[in-house]
Order: sequence, then structure tokens, then C-alpha cells
Amino acid sequence: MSGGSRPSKSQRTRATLQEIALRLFDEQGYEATSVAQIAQEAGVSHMTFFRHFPSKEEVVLEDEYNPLLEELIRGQPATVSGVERVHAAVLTGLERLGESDRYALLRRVGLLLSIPALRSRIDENLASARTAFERGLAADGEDGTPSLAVRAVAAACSAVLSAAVVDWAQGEGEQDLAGLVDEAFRALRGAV
Amino acid sequence: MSGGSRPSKSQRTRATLQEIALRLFDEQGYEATSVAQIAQEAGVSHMTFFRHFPSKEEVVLEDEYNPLLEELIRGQPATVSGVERVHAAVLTGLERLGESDRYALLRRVGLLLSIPALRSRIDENLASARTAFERGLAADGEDGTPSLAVRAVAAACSAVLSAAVVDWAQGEGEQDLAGLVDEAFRALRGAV
DNA sequence: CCCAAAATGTTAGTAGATAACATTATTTCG
DNA sequence: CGAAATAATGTTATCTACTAACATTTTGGG
Repeated sequence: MSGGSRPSKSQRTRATLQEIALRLFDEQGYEATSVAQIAQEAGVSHMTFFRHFPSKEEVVLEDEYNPLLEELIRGQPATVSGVERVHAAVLTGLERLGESDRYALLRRVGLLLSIPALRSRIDENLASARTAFERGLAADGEDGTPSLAVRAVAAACSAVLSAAVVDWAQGEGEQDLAGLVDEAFRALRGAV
Repeated sequence: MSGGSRPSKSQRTRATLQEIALRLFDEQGYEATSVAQIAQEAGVSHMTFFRHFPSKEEVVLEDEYNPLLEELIRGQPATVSGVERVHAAVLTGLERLGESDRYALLRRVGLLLSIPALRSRIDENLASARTAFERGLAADGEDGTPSLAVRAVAAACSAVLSAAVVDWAQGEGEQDLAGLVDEAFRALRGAV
């Protein structure tokens, strides 16, 4: 065998399944694609699919950026307001996004928007962002459920961010995402 | 051709199904309750259930207050900020809520919170509120998709309202809902 | 009472998802 | 290397949400 450590078989299977699933969703639609078909084209049984993804929807729904955002928010100076902290953290996070990451995000959100059964779940995705924001905004000593004030601000920020991202994806990524984020946060600031 | 409207029986069946479903969800859990069981206890076939509710989830997910809110927002003076208009409209709407309506809302949101499969859908429920807010906030001449600014503000407001309602339901309705709404909007104002 | 529309039932089927158990790869270690 | 241990996958059976097509009953106005 060749030298380096290749990804485990499990990881390869998972990647293959996801790749094929997204391609099929794109080609023939989400509803029209059955898990059985995805598994078949990947050369595995349908059970293998469910061992890698808890549900068909999870192939599309996933967001790995929230932990990063939580850290970035916590890194902001406490002297500025909560919304400002989130705003700045999001911009910093965007700068760290590579071109390919950005393209993958665009493709995933675009797919989400085009699938009626999943469109409503965008807010679910948003919910995990909100949780991350809550953790990032909570005072250091705080434990347990965050206060209503923190939750309200986190909810507002994640909703505003979501609006910007959706706008970006609907415009096929032609507009600058950071610019749209700025615009959305500016709108919130102006409307309070 | 005589075509009268005679809707009575259908409405009774629907009400019975909903009543029994909510009771069973409460008694034995959402997952543990099958549509077949609901139908059986209601003395109808499972097809009748699906003729009245597009899905099992829809029995719990429903919100009839959004059109009212849209109207109330539009009725606010354009001289105040967007967030202020929504805030005031929500308070007015709450005043119009009767005691029984309030209790029904509390029970429904409480059930939503206790059902893992539906908990994430709270935001979906609020998505329709967001749409109503967008319509209420949009300038009169505007048509088609609202601007990013309007969408961002509407998203933030619906998210803030959601946080307050969830807080209220989690506290078993012991706190004053209007007070919590005030607190949440105040937090947003203070964090911008 | 009559009859057309509305409401409901029957039956059969698709698809997502889980469980239990068998089988095959992969890795680890003597 | 080669066998034991472990991880990954396959088979099969089953449950449940949900839909389609067609048959049957109920409802309420003329």
C-alpha cells in the first residue's frame, strides 16, 4: 500500500454518499430521490446510509461554522454592544472562509432554498447559530439557560444573519456576502 | 346545479381529531402516539385524519394570529422605527387576546417545547410571523420580495418575539407575556 | 323522499427509519 | 505473517407516516 494515512473507510463511504446524494438531489429533485437509490448508486445498502446520516435531510442540513463563531464572539471586546460583537465576529469569520468553503456554502444554501421540504428548515439551521451566539454572548460566570435578554439579542442577530445569507444565495453569490451582512445589520441598527 | 355549502360535520370531526390528538400527545408522548391510534379513538379511519390535517405535525403547529399582526403593524404610524412598530403592534394584539385564547396558546407552545421532533419547528412557526411582519413593514407601493433591510428587521423582530413567547411558556405562563415581550424588545434596543 | 355532493371507508402501496442478527473488512498484536 | 478483535456493512423484517384509487355511507336541500 501507499504510505500516508488515507481516510478511513467509514469516512470515504460517508463522503461518497453525500456527494452522490447532493448530485442526485440536484439532477432529479429531492423528493424524487429515494435513500434506496442513493445507496444503490453508492454501491451500499440503505442501512449504511442511515448509519452515516441520521436522516435523509441531514445530508443537506449541516453547518460547521457555529463553533468558530461562538469563539469569535467571545473574543470581542465587551465594551461594544452585543449586536456589534456578533456583527464583527461574523465579518472576521467570513474573512477566514476560503473560496472553496464559500462555494460549498453557497451551493448548500441554494439547494436548501430550492427544496420545499427543507426550505423551512433553514430556520433550524439558524437555531444552532442562535445557540452559538447565546453562548458567545453570555457573561463568563453565567451557567444554565441564558437570560431572556441574551436570548433575544442572539435570536435577533442570527435571524439578521440568516436573512443576509439567504439573500446572498438567492443572488447566486454574485453580491459580496460581507457587504450584505453589513447591510442587514445596518438595517437592524436603523430600525431600533 | 345546486351547490350549497354544508360544512358542519367536517368541522366537528376535525375538532374531535385535534382534541384527541393533543390529549394523547400529552398523556403518552408524541412519538408514541400513532396517527392510527388517534383515528381509532376518534372513531374514524386514518385517511380521515389526513384529510383534515396534511401531516401529524400540523395538529400541533398552527398559528392564526399572524394576519392580525400584519394589520396591526400596518396600522402603526410610519413616524416611529420598524422595531417600535412591531413592538407596539404585538402589545396591541396581546390585549385583544382573550383568556381562553391565551391559555390555548400556552398549552400549544408548551407541547411544542416538550416534543423534541417539533421543538426545532418553533422557528418555523415564527417564520410565518416573519412573513407577516415583512408584509406589515413593507412600504405601501412595494411589491414582490421585500428588501433585505425589511427582511432583516422582520426576522429580528420575529426572533425576539419568539424568545419572549418561549420564555413565557417555559414559565408555565406565570409571568406576564406583555412584560416579557417588553423585556425582550428592550434587550434588543439596548444591544444595538 | 330523493339525490347529488360531501364525508368517510377500504385497500394497496411507497418511502423513511429502526431493530436484530449475519457477514465481511480492517486493524491490531503475538 | 496470521489469527483474534473490532469496525463496517449486508439481510431481512417490521413500523409508521403518508398517498392514490376507488367504493361506500352520510348529509342536507329541493
